[in-house]
Amino acid sequence: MHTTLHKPAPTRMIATGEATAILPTETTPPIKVIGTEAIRDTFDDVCLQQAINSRLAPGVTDVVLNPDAHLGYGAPVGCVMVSPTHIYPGPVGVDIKCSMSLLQLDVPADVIEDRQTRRALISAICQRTPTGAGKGQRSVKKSRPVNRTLGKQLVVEGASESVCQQLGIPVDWADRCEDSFHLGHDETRDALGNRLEVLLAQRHMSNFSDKMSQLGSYGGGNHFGECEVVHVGDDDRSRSVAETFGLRDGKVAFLSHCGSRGFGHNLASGQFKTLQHKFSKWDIPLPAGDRQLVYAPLGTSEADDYLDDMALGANFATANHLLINALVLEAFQEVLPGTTGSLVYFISHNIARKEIMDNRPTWVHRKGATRAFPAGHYALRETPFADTGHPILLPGNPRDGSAVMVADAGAEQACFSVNHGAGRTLGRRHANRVLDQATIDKEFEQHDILSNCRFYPKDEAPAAYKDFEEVLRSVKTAGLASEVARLKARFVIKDASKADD
DNA sequence: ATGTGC
Repeated sequence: MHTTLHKPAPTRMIATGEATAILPTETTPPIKVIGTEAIRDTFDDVCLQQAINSRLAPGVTDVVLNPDAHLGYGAPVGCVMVSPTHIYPGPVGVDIKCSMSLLQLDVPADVIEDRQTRRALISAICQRTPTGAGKGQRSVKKSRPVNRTLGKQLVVEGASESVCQQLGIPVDWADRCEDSFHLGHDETRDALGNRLEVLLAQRHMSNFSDKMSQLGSYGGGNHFGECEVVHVGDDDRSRSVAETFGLRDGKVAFLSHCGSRGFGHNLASGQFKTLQHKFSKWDIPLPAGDRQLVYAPLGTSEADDYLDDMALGANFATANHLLINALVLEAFQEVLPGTTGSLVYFISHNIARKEIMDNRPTWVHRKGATRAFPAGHYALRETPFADTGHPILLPGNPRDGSAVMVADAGAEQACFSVNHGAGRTLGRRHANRVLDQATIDKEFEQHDILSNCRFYPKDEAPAAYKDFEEVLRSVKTAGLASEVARLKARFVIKDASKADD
């Protein structure tokens, strides 16, 4: 919204393959675009202008626009921005370490065919993992209290052994995380403890204890929990990779999407304000005139503070996701005694990570983009996924399903990243105006997908998102990743507070 | 995304 169009509408993209293109700019190397022609037609001018602004911003060496790209804060949602020298809070986003996680259960699909069973599961899950803005813990409070002391520990340590034990999270789930913890700017834990004390003295952090009590909650917007049936692809590679991932064909799994809740929002918005104020006070030119693209050069105290805040928020998001998965498993066990479950993976799409690219360390900002390291990548050496690549969790929509993918060698051309889902095609306001409630709810009924919402939010309806098949086709055709399994929705947990009145 | 809009 704040992005200004300095130039006339961006020049047209030039196709370099069936699902790849470049977006030329006047003064820098071209931006890489992933998407078939049909997908490239979905990018509006402001989204493309944000990509160009990001590419021209100081210290940026690479930008990739993914098929799910749409308007974001400074940079498009659905892009990768790389810089060895500068950190950009906007292109991480307001929901620090917003992520996906997938819990594989040993429940055969036919056990949840019965609608009463699914209703009981919805109820048991909603009791434990609330949705909606500001909603903290409900019954969770009794079994998993998060007091100030534990809160301070978990934002500094992430999913450490001690934190997991106190929260009732299986300790070995930490091995199934893209990152189970985040360190401070100097790669120590102490830096985070010190930064936290500074933050706690500030007025906008006076609600710290309240924010900690939100642990184990989904929030609103596009966040969700979804019960799935796993359909592993019937080729040899899919079957073999699925086994390494711990996916079980024909069984139930649970997919979650949420982030760092109010705590991460406080940290991110605090950083936007601080940096925007400094740019203004010191009269530093804004990249493309866009205050959403304020940055900090690495090595400055401003960059140190941002990296520490990002890590604190990321640690909260990590503990939040793992606790949600533990609570979902507990809910299944209440309804279906004896159920066991294991975490397939937990992976973010809103984070900046230090990675080695072209033999040098650089900061990869993934803004609505998912890390995609293929088999043999150096960073997977010590993980269960060294020989396959790690799981990539891609939410589509309840009607058309979601996908588990694995990176191919071609992911390197996209800075080892893929999209993070389908991507919006209708803005929220537009969707609420043009979509019909009865049609949406009837469609869920036709597909026998239950929900905790009496009326499914219109701005979250499948029709508000891009064609998932075309998005997946883009990723596959560009050679970035291959499909391992499809997830078919059986019920959905969403924030119903806006639609359900 | 967000005790939801500067």
